[in-house]
Amino acid sequence: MVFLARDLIGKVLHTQLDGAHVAALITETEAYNGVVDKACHAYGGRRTKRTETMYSNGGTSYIYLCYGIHFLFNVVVSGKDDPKAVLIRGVELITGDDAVRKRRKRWNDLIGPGKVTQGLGISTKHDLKDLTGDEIWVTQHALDLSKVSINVGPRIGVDYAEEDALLPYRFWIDKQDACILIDRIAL
DNA sequence: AAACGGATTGGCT
DNA sequence: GCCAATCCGTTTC
Repeated sequence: MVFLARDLIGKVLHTQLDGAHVAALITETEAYNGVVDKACHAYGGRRTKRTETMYSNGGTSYIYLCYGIHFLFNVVVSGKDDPKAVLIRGVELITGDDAVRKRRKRWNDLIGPGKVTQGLGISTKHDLKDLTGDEIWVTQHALDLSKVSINVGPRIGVDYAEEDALLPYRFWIDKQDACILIDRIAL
């Protein structure tokens, strides 16, 4: 299911919250590969109030509070009782500048998982939502990704995961490629 | 019951 | 580069 993290690059994340529509191209993701992944909250089959969401069906939002300060937004992938998720670590804004400006001082920088949720207005209120809903959803566009290079590397901030810390589960494109793709999208 | 540390960020040195 | 902010699951006493 790791490939699904790569697949989410170039798709568009939307929110319709606080009366404003924001759309942003997904430019950076990380895979969290379920019960066998030491970096995953559900490693070893852990089930808590927080991680229970990851055991839902694919296409559900998994949002939790990190460091007591930041909300992190994930897409649950795979099936029920198979707790795998993809963290959205970075986006490039397409529309909704005004709404993002109200939420963030540095509105034009949404690279970083906490910045993504702050800019798009996502919080734990939106945990366990179906991502085909009308508050948060993802769209796919007929983009030719063959000319952009998708980078691969180890995940950020998971040093505690021992050998799994080095797995190549992070995917990203650079800003230049993101802008090229955005130019080709007609929302 | 209390301590510890984390899928982070922004501000200051 | 360092550090504080601050909630919650896990570990340890």
